[in-house]
Amino acid sequence: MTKSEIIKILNEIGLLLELKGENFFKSRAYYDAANKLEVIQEDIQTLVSENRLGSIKGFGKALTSKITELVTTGEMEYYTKLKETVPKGLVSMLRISGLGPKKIMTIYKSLGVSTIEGLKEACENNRLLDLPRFSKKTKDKILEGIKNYNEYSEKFHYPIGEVLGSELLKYIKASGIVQRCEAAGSLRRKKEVLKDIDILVSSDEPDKVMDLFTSHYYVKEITGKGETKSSVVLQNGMNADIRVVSDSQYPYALHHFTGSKEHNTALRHLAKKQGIKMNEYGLFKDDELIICHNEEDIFHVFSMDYIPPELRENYGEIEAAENNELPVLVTNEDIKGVFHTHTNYSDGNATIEQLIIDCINRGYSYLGITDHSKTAIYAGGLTEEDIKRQHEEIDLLNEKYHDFKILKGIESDILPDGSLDYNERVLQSFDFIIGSVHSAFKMEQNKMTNRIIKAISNPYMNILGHPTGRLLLSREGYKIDVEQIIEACNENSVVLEINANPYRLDLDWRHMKNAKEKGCKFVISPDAHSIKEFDYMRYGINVARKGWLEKSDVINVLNKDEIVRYFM
DNA sequence: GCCGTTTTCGGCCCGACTGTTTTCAGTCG
Repeated sequence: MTKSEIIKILNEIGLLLELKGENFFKSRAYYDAANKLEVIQEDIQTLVSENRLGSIKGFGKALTSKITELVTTGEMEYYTKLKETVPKGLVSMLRISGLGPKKIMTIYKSLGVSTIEGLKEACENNRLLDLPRFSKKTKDKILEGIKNYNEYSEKFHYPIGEVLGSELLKYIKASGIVQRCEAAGSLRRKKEVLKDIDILVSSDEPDKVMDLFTSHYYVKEITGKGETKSSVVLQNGMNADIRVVSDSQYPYALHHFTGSKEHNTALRHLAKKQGIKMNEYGLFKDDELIICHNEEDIFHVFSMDYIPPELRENYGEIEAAENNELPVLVTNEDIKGVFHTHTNYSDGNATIEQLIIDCINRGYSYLGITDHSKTAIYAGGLTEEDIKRQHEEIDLLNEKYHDFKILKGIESDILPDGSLDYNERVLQSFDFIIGSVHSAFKMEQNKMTNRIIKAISNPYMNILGHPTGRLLLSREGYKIDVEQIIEACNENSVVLEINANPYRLDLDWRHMKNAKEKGCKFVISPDAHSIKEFDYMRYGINVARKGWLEKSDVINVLNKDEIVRYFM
């Protein structure tokens, strides 16, 4: 049983308990445990076998014994029995906007409806109207919720939120009726996928802001409109929320709406221990406001360093901020060059020289060329002959652009048996090699892990490309033991790629802190197939920051001479 | 279900909006 399976079960128990109308705090104990497990980097099997789970805060007697049972036997009697008492469809109904556990249970108990299809049928035949507190409006709202669930239950890649968010901000700022205005929520925290866009505004005319926001031409539907808060669905199905506060409340509100929920809960808990009440309107000691002019001031009230939004995931940032141990996060400006770029030798659309010129314009001082290797026929992988030709061209270009360095690389397929794609003589001819899996994705976990570890231990391999192969919102990563891969990379001095393509963002930031603590190095790479895709770099920086990475953890902050020495 | 430097019981973060009802429950973030 893997950690992620355990996390899933704990979360599901939380949902089931909510549906059953149990004490909400009991549900929350399960959610909290699931969240904690996600943060804990240590192997869950080890924690259980060494009886250390119970010493972690949030894991009391009951949870410890239940998780132990799950880890050792693969089953949990409590969960199995609990599942039997709640029809499966009710859990998925929770994902319909406007429906919570109470309403779902009322519908189920009175009408026996236990699927979304059944619910739709019941609404259409007006069978809900006899229930207490269910009117025509409630029914219409549920139908709307079902429609939205079917159409828009998905999340969105970060760049979509980035574009829509900045347009909305520009529009609101241009009105002249707001003082401060910025994106909050997961957009500000630079999450790799977003559910919605949160916008915070300070203004003396909240009613006008509400009208302004809800009348933007992006808005397809207004789902809520109050005095200081409105919610809309945009044309592409993404939700957007706006909140207005007075300018003096803005810093507190900005922190509040930036979240994450887990970070806020943890900080409020800490505040409460110090006798401070914390909400979106302020920090209060004995009902007296503690004046803060910006977010920095808020953290200073708690004798903490400022926590950048990217880190606010309750992954240990609060403790680190208390102990002056927060990382100095890597920035865009730190990056001195890029690797993992494809040219028109394989499936890229630019020439090597076009890439060079663009890199120089962006202020980079080196470029690693890595076209696909010969097995990747679908992507025009390079034959030995192509490689020779490309290397000759690179030699000439290195002479022409003598202040710039072009490194000869290849993105070699990691073949199903774990070997790289050329013989040793050819492998030797490169300055560096990225190894990536592009085929036979469906291997069983052990086999896949061993395949990749074998490649990592190949002395010619320098970088592990998109380590898990995931495509955000469309394809799960291949089944691998990430911990073992990280271990192998560390032992063999193989650099972990942070693939900055916003559809990948792979390695996942949740693994970075652990890998960094183990001693691993990272490279942030655009995986560019065109000049335009060098723009991807900033998404890679975003997640590197979320993964607590500092300049010293990343190799493409090195200057031209240092990077040449690095691969020697 | 968890937790405790006032606590082993009684809390557990907090407020806006909606809809239904006329004082509040449910949902959401």
